[in-house]
Amino acid sequence: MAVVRKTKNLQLVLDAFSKSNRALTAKAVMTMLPPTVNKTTVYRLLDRLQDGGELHSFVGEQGVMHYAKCHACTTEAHTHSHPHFQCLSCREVSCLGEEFTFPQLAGVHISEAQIFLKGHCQSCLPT
Amino acid sequence: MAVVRKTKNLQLVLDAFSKSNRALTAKAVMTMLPPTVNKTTVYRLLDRLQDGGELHSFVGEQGVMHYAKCHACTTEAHTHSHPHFQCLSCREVSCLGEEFTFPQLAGVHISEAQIFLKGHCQSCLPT
DNA sequence: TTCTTTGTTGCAACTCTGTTGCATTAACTT
DNA sequence: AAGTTAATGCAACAGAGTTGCAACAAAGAA
Repeated sequence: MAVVRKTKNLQLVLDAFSKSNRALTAKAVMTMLPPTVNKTTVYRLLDRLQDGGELHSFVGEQGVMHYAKCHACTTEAHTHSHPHFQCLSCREVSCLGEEFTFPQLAGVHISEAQIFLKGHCQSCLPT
Repeated sequence: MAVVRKTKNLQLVLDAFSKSNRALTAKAVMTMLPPTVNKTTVYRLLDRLQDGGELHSFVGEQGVMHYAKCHACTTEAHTHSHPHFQCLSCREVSCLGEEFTFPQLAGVHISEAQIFLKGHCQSCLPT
């Protein structure tokens, strides 16, 4: 069975996410690791952390996969139905804390919701 | 200035969308056109129809761009903030009519919302 | 109708994100 | 320290989408 070893790279990736609730692309993660780390490794690290319930992922701008640290997720139940937000000025993507309860609409049974919001973050708002 | 000519292909693409409120990928559109039509042409037709306000687009499953017919959009104001829905059984993607009014959350100013819902459509629901 | 203009199409090559197979390396176990 | 097995690097690939350029065709002018 799949034993996940705690390698140096794995810890570096986790550290990159632990600092904030910012969401990062695989490309962004690569720039935060030693340039010797192969991109295949980065994708596999992100997959592993996701399988372990330490990260969750979602599709962001331009269809690019984003990863963020799970705060209330476990391996069994990923409750990452919270909205994600991108600032149109600084382009940063982050998780919003609030859980989203999606309405049941006529004719369909909804079991999952992906909410991607755009606007301006506090730092970029013209005061 | 860009005069849009009404070519045969352009009409074929529009016809593909006129039948329903289903959303289609570029790949799906290609299968509905004569196989002689190049994929570059399909992407450009979709772009053109989007610029003209006849189609709108959104990122769907696996980060793939989806296109659907606008019902209440104009060139000036695209009001495509309605949710999109994918059935987990038949994988079909469609537009849901209801306009979505997103809540203003603390710390950020939200100006745009992309809602992607998943579940089961009427035809696929176990009765 | 024929010419001319200009938008449209096809083709090939390319970019970008992400994946796969395989040999090599490194981490945990004993 | 030796053996087992997960992790890594590399190269090649896959799929969505784009770009430059030459050839073509639709709409208007002569």
